[in-house]
Amino acid sequence: MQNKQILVVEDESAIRDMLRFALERAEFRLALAANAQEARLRIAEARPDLILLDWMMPGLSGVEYAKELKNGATTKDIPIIMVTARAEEEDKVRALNIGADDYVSKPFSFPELIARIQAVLRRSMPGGVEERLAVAGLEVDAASQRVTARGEPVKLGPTEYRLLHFFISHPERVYTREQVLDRVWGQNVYVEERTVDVHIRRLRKALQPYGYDNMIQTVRGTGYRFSDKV
Amino acid sequence: MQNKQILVVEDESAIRDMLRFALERAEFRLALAANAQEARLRIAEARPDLILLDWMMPGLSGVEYAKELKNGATTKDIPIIMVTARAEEEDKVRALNIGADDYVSKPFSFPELIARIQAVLRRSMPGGVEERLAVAGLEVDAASQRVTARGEPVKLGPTEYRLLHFFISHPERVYTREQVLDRVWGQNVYVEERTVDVHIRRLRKALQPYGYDNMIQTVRGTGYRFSDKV
DNA sequence: CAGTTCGGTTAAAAACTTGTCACATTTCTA
DNA sequence: TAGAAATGTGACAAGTTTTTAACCGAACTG
Repeated sequence: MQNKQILVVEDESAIRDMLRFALERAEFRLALAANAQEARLRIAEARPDLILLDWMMPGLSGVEYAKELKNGATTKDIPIIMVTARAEEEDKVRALNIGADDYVSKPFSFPELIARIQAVLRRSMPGGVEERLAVAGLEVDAASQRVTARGEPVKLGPTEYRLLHFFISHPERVYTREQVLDRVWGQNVYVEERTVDVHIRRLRKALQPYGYDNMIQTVRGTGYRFSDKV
Repeated sequence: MQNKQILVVEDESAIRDMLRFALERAEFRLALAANAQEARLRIAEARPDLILLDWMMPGLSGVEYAKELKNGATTKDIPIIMVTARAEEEDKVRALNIGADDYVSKPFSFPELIARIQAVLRRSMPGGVEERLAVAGLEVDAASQRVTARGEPVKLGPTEYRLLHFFISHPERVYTREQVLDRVWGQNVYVEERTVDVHIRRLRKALQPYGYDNMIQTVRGTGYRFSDKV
């Protein structure tokens, strides 16, 4: 599985489904939004690695929303690929001027789309968001993809890493297993909800030697919460 | 294979292809960009040894971009050769005034181009940044292109050397195989991703006698990372 | 031009991940 | 407090990724 998450912002459900199909085949994790408003929520929750943004949308248009994204401190580094029905050069220039990273016009071939996504991801990664999340001596560094507990490196599997990364990015907030699956595994990936429990367990176990295991708290009847307060 | 990487910044794809052909034949590693914006990304990613810059480009022109480069702290030392359609003396003077290192006008012969590139590289090299990278007793000296482990010379093949040089220049950061290929082998070189693994293996083997082999760490599911922390 | 080094590829072996299950333990509620 | 519900735990089998060794042709070296 690719470990990149892509947020698709597209109002037409037919196209959304098509994109979903293509991106899933290419093994991206994905998140879907029908409009800018939904997209905002998704971004706040899951931090997508790339946004596929429809040029025209009811409400806040894709262009306007792209501007908003590129102005936001936390969102300006998320690469954007604009998707449009019109294949006009003018639009392309406009898209790039706003700060979009690439531009595809419908109809596009899936391989082309995937190739462009890969290219943008490749490009944006090294200079990418220098994330360094730390809570009470527990540090998650996105660049090195490493977790350290009071300076000591903690050994985690890929899923454990993503799980911790997700939780430490959203402290003090309860998530249901379903939500965790959506955010960490990707939407519409079918795995048992109990799988979350097992991975939580593994993560806790890995953090135990450093005394950080109780930061992932069980909220009985709901799900889990990350917090440094006991 | 030459181990110099050249960044070609040129909007016309025909000329870009021509240059690619010529430079690849001359065995340079190369990176391509269609405009200044792309070029910025490429420079951030791969640190080219020389930039071939088109005089006229849509958006930020070659001239303006050259200025930008020569003002940037990290980029001011990368030599620039301006490429232009007009063979006017005036332009040449202007180019050199900006800080470009040389100037070729279309149409140019490939041998001439190559010769100029070689000349500029030769010139810029000795005065170039005397790189001496060292981490925890492992030292890579760019000038002599030699690696020493606690003073002991380490025998490495050219590719192993470049690989180590790349990794030691970017510690604490994960790179995918694809990124490593782009940056160590050069873009648009087609080799299997597994090749990276094999060379990593060879490098580790060479470093093993000195106990430095575990500095190149596997990040399962992603790629590799260089780090002195275990 | 013979021997050596070098680089890319391949395939099999080894190492590690991961989803799920079955059972244990805890917590809640009637 | 008994029983139900929710969560924790260890083990496993399948799948995936990485390591390793071996091969081969091309490029170098003497």
